[in-house]
Amino acid sequence: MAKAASSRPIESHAPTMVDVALRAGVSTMTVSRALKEGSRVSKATREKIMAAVNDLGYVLDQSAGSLSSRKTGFVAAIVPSINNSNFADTARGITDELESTGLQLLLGYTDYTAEKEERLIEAMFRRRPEGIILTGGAHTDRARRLLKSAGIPVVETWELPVKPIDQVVGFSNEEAMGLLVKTLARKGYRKFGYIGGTTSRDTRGSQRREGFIRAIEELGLPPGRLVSFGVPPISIEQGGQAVVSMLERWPDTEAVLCVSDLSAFGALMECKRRGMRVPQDIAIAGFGDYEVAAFCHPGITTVNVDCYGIGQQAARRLIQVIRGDGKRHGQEIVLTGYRVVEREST
Amino acid sequence: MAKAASSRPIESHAPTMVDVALRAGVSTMTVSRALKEGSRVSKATREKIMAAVNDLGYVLDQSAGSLSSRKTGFVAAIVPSINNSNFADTARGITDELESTGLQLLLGYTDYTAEKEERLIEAMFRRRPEGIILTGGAHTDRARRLLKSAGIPVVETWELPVKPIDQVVGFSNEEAMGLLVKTLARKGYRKFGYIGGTTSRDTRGSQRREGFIRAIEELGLPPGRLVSFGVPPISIEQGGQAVVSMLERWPDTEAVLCVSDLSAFGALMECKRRGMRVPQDIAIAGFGDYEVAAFCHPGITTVNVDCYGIGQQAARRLIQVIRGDGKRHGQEIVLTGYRVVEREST
DNA sequence: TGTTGATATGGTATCGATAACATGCCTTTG
DNA sequence: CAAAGGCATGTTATCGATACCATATCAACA
Repeated sequence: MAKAASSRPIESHAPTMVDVALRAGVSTMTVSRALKEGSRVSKATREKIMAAVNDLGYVLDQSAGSLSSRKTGFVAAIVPSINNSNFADTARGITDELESTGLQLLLGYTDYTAEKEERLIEAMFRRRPEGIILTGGAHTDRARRLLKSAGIPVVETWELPVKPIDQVVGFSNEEAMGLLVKTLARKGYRKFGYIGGTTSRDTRGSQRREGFIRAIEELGLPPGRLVSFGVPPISIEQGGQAVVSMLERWPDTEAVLCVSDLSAFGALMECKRRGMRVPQDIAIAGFGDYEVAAFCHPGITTVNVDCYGIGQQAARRLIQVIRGDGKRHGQEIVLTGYRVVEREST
Repeated sequence: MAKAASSRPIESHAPTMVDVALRAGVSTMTVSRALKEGSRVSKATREKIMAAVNDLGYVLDQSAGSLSSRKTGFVAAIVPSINNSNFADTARGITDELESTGLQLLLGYTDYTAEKEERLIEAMFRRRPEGIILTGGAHTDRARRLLKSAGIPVVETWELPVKPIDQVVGFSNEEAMGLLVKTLARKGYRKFGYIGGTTSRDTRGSQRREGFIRAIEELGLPPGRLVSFGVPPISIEQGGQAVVSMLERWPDTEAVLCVSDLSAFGALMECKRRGMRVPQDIAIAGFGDYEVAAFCHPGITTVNVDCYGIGQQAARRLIQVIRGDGKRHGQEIVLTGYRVVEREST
């Protein structure tokens, strides 16, 4: 046999809708309809088409489709880090909510910097998402401009931005931390310390610190002791180091509040390693209600935030606008709940 | 003024490359070149174009671009869950490695089921990714067919599949767990227990269990005690419940190995809550070297896996093929390292 | 039986960018 | 000084699907 002399091309292209249409003996338009839910195609035709699709191993090309339909089916979401279980939960809430809608998630991480967020927003806008979910309300000027002029719904989450761009699904980190302080003050603690990161990169962290300071003031307690340690997000290890530095400077601290449960867990383990009794010698509390806080020993008092629900509701808002329930497309603000969870560490 | 009689449309469309070209007084082709790195456009022209881009707030439309260039710039990655820090680390390794290449990540979760993986693969293939990274080697038949006929590089990770599809970046979970058993046996432990999930959904978990059983056999130790508890991924809480059931049935168990550090941590905390001394009364070890294992008290002996590196290397392999370094596009297998990390819990 | 309307399907233009080739100008060089 | 070649830019034809409108078919009904 003459080598490669066959009339069939050596490497055939991936099949397109035209191939399917030819094989099924219909037009591409009918194939397109057959592959889209809720379009009217006769049963016989649909079966012929599906057979052709299977034979050829055809997979729809959405890039091409979205060019003509002007709908990409993408939703963008930007979180500070996916290696933080709180945000991973939010991402999952979004994904789960999108699943039934056929919308697909484009996920990106900012590493807690507004510059990276700006770059990400631009990179994602090149894909023409139909909506975007952001974490927090701090954006560069250019990012704000991009977001406002994109003509798509924007949801800011996890905070209550002073100047919301569009919709908001979040809570006041300041108030939440304040509530934690008040809860502990009611138990009799008076000398409070706070452990957080060094910079203002993590805006939620800064807001929690503000909430801490303000609550202490309002209660007329001795000024809080603040330890800043490490670049956010502050890790378990850094939580341990921070509590050491706190105890060196203010050995009589009665209760230490941490910007997140991870640092609280680090602080707790460090105290135990040093033979201190928690909460008798020192009380420790965190923020975020990570799984580890519930099951470590002693359990860590913390503030539970509805991470998953934030993602779910943010996605829901987007879907409503995108799928055009015609509803108010105004600046809507959804408050998500939080609650103090008291455990043995305080 | 006659209402809406102005010649300017009420809502102008988002600007396209044509708008930019008109404003800059060049052709769209020149705009396209100016916006793409490494294309030759005179400095003056480029500046004119950039000015127009800024004035109009133009953002390139990659969907359209990829249709004609036949390069989407997407890479797909599928992990069991993003709420597991090991896989989140892998995802980050991928993202970081892709960052400088202009490739964008499409991330999906299978929730540890092959069916969902199949659906995800198809959904992602509609976006015509230039490569795909999978977790594990267990796929449905249809998924295998899709993967093989897609004509793009495929990297399977985190395991050493018996029948690799294309490239592999991973390690033997069986051997790794075996090494852990041997390390502990050398310290004198003889009555071993194993805690894992109930089903075979988590293939890596099953492989670890196999490795456990085989190592015990090879060492001629008394048969291992196996407790299966909960649907994978098994949580901190379930680890605690599992160890209780282990101790009820086999109170004399000397060392408990867990499918992951999360369950090990749960087991550890439960034991401490019951006043048991670890490792004197019972030794506990995990798998994965999560941050919590290093900083809890006592620290948990575990197997460190290069999660981040797996992602990084998988992405690197893809990039090499996609960006066409012409290298061997054969079935390449990259073994990633692991090591037992001994801590106070054993 | 002719008309109406519902249903199924096809034809054509187009979405917004880029590949490939074409053109024109300017510099280099024997 | 003519030929050759490099560089910047323009022209045209797609990429693969879908919107939109046209057409064909058939049943129902007056």
